[in-house]
Amino acid sequence: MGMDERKFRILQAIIDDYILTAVPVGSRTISKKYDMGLSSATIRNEMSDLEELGYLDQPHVSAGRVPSAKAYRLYVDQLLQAGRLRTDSDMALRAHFLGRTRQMEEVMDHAAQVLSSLTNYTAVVLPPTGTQPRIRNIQLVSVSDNAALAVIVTDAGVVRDAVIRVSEELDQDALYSVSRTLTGELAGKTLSEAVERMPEIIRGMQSQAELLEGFGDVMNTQQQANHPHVAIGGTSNMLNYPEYADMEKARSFLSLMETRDRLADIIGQKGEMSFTVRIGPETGVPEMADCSIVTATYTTGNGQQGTIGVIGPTRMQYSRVLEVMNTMGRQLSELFGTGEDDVLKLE
Amino acid sequence: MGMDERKFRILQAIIDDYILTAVPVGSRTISKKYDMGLSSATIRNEMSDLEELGYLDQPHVSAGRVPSAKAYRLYVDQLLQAGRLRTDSDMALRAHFLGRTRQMEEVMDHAAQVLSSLTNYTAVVLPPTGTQPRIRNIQLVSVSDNAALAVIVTDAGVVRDAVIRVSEELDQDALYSVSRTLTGELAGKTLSEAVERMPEIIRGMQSQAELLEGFGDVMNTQQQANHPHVAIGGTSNMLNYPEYADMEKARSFLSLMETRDRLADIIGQKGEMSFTVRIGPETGVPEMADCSIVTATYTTGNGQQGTIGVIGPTRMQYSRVLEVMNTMGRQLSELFGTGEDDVLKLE
DNA sequence: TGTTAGCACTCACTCGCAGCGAGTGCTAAC
DNA sequence: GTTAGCACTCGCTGCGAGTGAGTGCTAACA
Repeated sequence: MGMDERKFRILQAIIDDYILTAVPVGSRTISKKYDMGLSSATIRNEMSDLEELGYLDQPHVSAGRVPSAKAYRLYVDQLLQAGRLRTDSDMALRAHFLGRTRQMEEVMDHAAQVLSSLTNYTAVVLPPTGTQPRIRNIQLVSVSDNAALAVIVTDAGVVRDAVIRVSEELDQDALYSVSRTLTGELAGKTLSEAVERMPEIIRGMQSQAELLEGFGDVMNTQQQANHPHVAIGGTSNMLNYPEYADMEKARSFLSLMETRDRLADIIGQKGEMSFTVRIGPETGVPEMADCSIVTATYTTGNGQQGTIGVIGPTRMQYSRVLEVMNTMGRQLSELFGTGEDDVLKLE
Repeated sequence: MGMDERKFRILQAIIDDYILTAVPVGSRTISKKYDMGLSSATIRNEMSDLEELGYLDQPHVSAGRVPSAKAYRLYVDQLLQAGRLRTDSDMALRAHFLGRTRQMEEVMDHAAQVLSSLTNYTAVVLPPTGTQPRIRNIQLVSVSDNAALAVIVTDAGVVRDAVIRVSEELDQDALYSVSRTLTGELAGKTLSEAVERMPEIIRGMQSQAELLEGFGDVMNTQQQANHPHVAIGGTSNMLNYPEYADMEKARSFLSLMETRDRLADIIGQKGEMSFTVRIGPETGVPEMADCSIVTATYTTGNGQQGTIGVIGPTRMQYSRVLEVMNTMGRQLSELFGTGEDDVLKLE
């Protein structure tokens, strides 16, 4: 007994119906709603086969069938290779982006919101990472008599800032020249390389030892801490779905959404594909046993890769989600892109 | 019939019990658990009076009594003036903060988390605002051949950054000198003042008109957008409380938490007091009809005020919350404080 | 006059049970 | 190979009795 064309069509119908209704679907429903030209009895036989093949589960004897993770897998794989992902919601997305400021984190936040409102699931956007960001410019600015703000600009366009406190009073000109020296010495280096280089620089500028040491500390914590911004949208969407009618489930899901670090790990796992779909157990996250995660990557001008993800129930509208994500991925790639001033210039 | 000492003690007992159990409390419970030396019958009479006075509600005839918003109000007012707010959880809070990086937003996020985990409610932290932040330093850094990153440092220690795109190729030295000029011209000004000043500056530096105009745009959007970071912690805590067993309520609460702008408005309303407690209807937010909001302010070195808030069910543990917030407020004031290097130096 | 014991009454909540109906698997006929 | 028919399963709904916490009232007591 194998998987023939007809079985596949029936399976597809079951998945479609289940995605829509979240109710176990019976043989009669299929034979009536999706005119297959087959009676319910025949469908029943096929369904029985499909269950044996592992594509369907039966919550209990007298209920309909529910697609298994394996079924979704098949469905999605087929979708990914065949569909070639349309991008018709392009306009909506684009419109959403017009007239917006371009601050990195705001764009990410906004993207997460758009993504979640367009899909009605939960969306996550991670900033570009990958190759270690390289320092472009360092600037020390006094904020009070004995405190300076260190601003580090990296090629990812990300700005990191931290306060340095010193005992003696700060001299504006000195800060300027130190900034200049630091930029000169460290530009092009990664944060960790810069940290290694610091002792030497301090040796060469004993007069500013305290300030420089403070700066070294800052770099060190920056490098270690490395908490990238995690943008999330539509966490409350999840509560719309009967899958999360159970409070306990909802709670554990939400609290997972709150631990950004872990979330970033989960979403950030990159495959070699531009799209990844992890279904149910494939997520490897107990709290997400009946969730699916769809991720896609976007690419910035300097080749760094960011990730966008949508989290929904396993019976999510994969085709819709993939479509929207495809579009969003492109948008972000353009926005952070190679310097073609297409999208931005529209503003 | 007035509010005498005994009535007050009984009311207090009812509130305490209800805060603990979230179950309507009956006369017997009070007479047994809190030894008042009174029989349940007497308590019943008093409770009947208290209900008439508006301090108690009765969900239905054969249930116990539940404190009304008016009762909490009384309770809290008494707490605020009498208690003088202890700060014994000081140590725990302090320990939490040690060894952390000092990036503004991270501190806020962290504060929100600590606040929520210490109270088991939802916590919100808003950055300092009030007096318009003033520009301290402006730096343009090239990020690609025809894009520059504008970094604006304000006296609030906040850094704002945005990308400027230009058509011609950027010259590093030119950027440097433009940065210098801009800093010279605009330092000490507020964003809006700076925006007004821009046309004049552009006239004086025709050679860099495009760049400067781009910068002007950035300032403009920055000034308008003005989306301060809103740190939230423990949203999922809310689901622990039977008040939110109803999915629909939970959903609307969570989705309110997601609309940061609105949330910031709600939390950010400043009274003249350092502590504000809004109970139930007093919040003015329909979604929070049975929530209370406690806010406190912290103050930065330059006199700007930030806000921290805790949101919980009306029957929240006010004394605990006020205590924790008192401590947290001080911590933050110190941290962003007048330059005394107490807390930070510990690191 | 304030306090208390006693009692009737209310009413949400739980539990068990019958009935319903969607859905299945099997069998026999087409 | 397909389909009609039928017996069977079993979760879900609704209903009615029983339970118990809690009240208000009255009458007795200090």
